[in-house]
Amino acid sequence: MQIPGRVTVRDLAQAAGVSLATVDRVLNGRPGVRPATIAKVEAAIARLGFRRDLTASMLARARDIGLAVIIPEGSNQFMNRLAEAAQAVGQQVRGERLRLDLLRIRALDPGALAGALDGLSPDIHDCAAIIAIDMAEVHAAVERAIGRGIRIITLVSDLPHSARHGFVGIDNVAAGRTAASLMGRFCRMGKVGLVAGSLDLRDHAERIAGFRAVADAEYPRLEIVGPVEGQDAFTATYEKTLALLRTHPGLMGVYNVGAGNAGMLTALAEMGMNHTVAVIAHELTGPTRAGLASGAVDAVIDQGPEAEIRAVCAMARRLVLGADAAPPERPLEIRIFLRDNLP
Amino acid sequence: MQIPGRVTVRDLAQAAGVSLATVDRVLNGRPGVRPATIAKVEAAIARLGFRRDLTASMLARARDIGLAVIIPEGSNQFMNRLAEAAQAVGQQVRGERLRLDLLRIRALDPGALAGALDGLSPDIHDCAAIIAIDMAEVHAAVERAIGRGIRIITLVSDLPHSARHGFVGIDNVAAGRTAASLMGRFCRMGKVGLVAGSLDLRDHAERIAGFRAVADAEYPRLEIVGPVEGQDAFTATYEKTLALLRTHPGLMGVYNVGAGNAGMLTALAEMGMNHTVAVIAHELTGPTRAGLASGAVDAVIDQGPEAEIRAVCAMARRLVLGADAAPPERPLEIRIFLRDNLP
DNA sequence: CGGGAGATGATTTACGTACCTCAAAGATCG
DNA sequence: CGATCTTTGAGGTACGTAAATCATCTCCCG
Repeated sequence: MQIPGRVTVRDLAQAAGVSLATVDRVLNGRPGVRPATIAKVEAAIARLGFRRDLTASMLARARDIGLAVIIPEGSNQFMNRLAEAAQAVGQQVRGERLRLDLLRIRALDPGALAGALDGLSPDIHDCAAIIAIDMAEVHAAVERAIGRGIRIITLVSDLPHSARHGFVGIDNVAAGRTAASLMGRFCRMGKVGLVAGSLDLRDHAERIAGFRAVADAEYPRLEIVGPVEGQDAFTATYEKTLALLRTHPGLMGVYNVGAGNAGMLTALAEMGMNHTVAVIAHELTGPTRAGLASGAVDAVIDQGPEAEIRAVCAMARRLVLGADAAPPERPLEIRIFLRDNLP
Repeated sequence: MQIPGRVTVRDLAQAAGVSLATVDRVLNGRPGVRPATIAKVEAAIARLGFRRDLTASMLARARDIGLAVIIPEGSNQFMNRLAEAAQAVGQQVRGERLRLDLLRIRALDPGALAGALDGLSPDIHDCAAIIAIDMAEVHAAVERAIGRGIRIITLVSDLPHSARHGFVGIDNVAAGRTAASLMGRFCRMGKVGLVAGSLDLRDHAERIAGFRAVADAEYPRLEIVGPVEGQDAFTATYEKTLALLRTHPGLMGVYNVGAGNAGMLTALAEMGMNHTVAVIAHELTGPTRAGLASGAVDAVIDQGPEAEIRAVCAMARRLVLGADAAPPERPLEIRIFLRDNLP
């Protein structure tokens, strides 16, 4: 428990041959330091292996880090779960100088998202996490927010060709591949139906692409039918799934890449197929959890909302506090749940 | 980013009608406070919703939290991976006032473990994490360490009837059940062989019990043979697996609950069965990862060494700093990996 | 009623960084 | 060469808690 050879800003100043004030200016990117002096300080940082003490750093900040998490509201179970996770994690990180404000907006409405972003002030929020919709209106709002000095993190759904500071989410192609590997072993041959929310959603399209790639290459005896699109809504998903099941009577498996699991499961139950068809779904929510327990769902691929929110918090902290606080950000894990390993 | 209505120890003192010193005594469990006064302070804590500011708390501590992680050394891939994770996490948490010292001892040697525990001084280590061996010698050493004021956390393998302060690890019965669910779907019928390190190891025995329970109840067309015990060593596992395969020529699946995956896979390859037999193994290590990639392994159940070490760190912090720093400790997740969702 | 122990108060320092002010030194330019 | 601007130094306060010291107060006991 001895104090280790902790390198402080004082040591840094001495080693670099400059004053504390100058070290502080360099460390916090304040203006008024000659490039040559900056280099001296940075050399000393490297030489001494100086690492900013986050504990003290947080304490000294008069203000908390403000993080706005913008999540669509509505009946989408996953989004609700994500919002709950945000609430819960927000509680846990308060006291760590991070304030998480949850904002809920109209779903599937780029105008609402853009409006929410425009309403953010850098005085209140240092950082915002958004579930991106890939449209010009949103792009523009993101640029404006960044211009105001707000860091933007995309969550779940990315905005690749923007200046967003980071993305938190899973590799959806890999998720689709994983689903195919499971499906290929659950039903060796026959027709497998695909259900999606919308092919316009990047994550849904990517999952289907991944599924197709593996199924075609490794399980040629599977015949893929669909996808049908249910807009992540109960009724539409229910009806589309029902139509799919009626069109293809001998269906062996169903893979729903979207959020309308309750609709899909209701359709299956109505056809009396809910225990004979192999079902793979996304996101551990009420319906999928119940489905796993009852045997109506065989496997659930989950992206772990809580882990996602935590990753967002960590990223926000490191974006605001500076890169030296960076734990190397790794992609989020794709989690597979069966009945027996439910958390 | 405004400063929220943060409740400080000063507010507490005022609200409770006592001095700062008394609040400090109560908060840090120091002696010399009448029960009635303690109650007053605690009432004020509850009333104001006071939460100790961890940031400031850590900063004010002159000393870091010292955590010793004791891991057996040898050829056991999982233990090596756990040790690597400890190193890595140790790097990441330095700067958060937590010093993680990794100690490696002779494997499967209760004397070595007891000796390591006895060698710990509370001046150096506030807390120790051990992979328990359920023997009297270890029990006694744990009691002695606790007597000296060192908090003990069991890791991976628990010591249920001891005064250890906490356990970090997965539910091994559930892991076995999960393996059975997968195996039952991978091979509908036929013989499935079990391979273990030793049935004397609590986690191995629990996995087998879980596997048996689900297989018997839900997949009666599977016939379980084994288990054979390979002592988690290459040669013994190789030989035992080979014998198992020769004794039961039509084997459809193999579930290895232990660490000797390289030996098992070598035996399978030698018999030319490495792509026809469904293989489920534990822990994502070199051999199992390669096996997933090549198709020799179908699924890996992993307990996530890094998550385990992180959980140990979190538990150590909360044990040392006091329960008010407690994030509700949840059981570790049982992770399932296929080829396509490898991290 | 005085002694002593226990309980409590008052006050101070320290932790390492952020951030502010003011002064001084140096550079630049007309 | 003086005026102006930029760069740097010096020093301080603040953040909220830990931990220590020393003084004071209360109360029980002999």
